[in-house]
Amino acid sequence: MRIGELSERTGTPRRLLRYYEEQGLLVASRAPNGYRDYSEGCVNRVLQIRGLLDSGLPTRIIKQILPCINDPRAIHVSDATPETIATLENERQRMTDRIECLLRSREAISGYLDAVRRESAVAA
Amino acid sequence: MRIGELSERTGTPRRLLRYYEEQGLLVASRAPNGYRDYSEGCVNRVLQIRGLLDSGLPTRIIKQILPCINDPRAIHVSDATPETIATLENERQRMTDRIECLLRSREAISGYLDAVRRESAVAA
DNA sequence: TCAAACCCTCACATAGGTGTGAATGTCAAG
DNA sequence: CTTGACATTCACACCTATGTGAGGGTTTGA
Repeated sequence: MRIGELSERTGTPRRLLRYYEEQGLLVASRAPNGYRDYSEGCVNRVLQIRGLLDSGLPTRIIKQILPCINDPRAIHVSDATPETIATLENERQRMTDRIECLLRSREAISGYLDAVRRESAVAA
Repeated sequence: MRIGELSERTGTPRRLLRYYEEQGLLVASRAPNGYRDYSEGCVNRVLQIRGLLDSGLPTRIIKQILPCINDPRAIHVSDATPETIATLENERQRMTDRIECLLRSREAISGYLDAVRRESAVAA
């Protein structure tokens, strides 16, 4: 598919799809006329990228994480340097921290919203 | 406590503590000489701020979320405009999305790391 | 054939969080 | 009294993700 379709299906500006490619997060083959040609799997890939970006991860890290997600069972362990492993372990820990922080905050918000609802129920 | 101590105890540059105050995330009283004077609770507050920032939330949103967390049971429902409520509900959903994205990715990383470990165990 | 819609690259601009340093004031210790 | 550590404000600079538009080529349909 071309960039316009991918853009629509993922709700992502074309500008960013090109940017993600430039950052090495996304690959697209080229049609004879130079147009980008995306595979079907790119849709989920882009959604994953956006989710991680929105969760505070920089593209540099996402680039290292994506192979773990993307390669379905076809894991190339060989090209995993100890350095990459260390990065991944470190990043997993940071994700855990983020998750816990978000869970706590979400709980707090929920508690607050419940209280508000109770109050407005009383007022009504 | 003064800014230096808070900085050390939270691992946060002074510059940022001042920035958080400027953004309305953090309040500090002032000593007669003009120095900021932080309460004990600021330590956790700063850690929470940093966690949320690292999870992709902008200060503008954190500012609205903090009262839910900070005010221990003393919830001022009265000053919660419908607009704020809507923001909070929306933001809670976004947090849920983030959490799910992070959980998925963490699972994937774990799976990958496990595979690597199995492989290196075989090679050994 | 012409217009509209799509694609390309290039490049400057913006916003938010953060780094860094200047110029200055305060305070404790030698 | 002076030095050094710590505080203040102000301001410029940076990085990264994103907005926006110029200038130009390609495809599609009237």
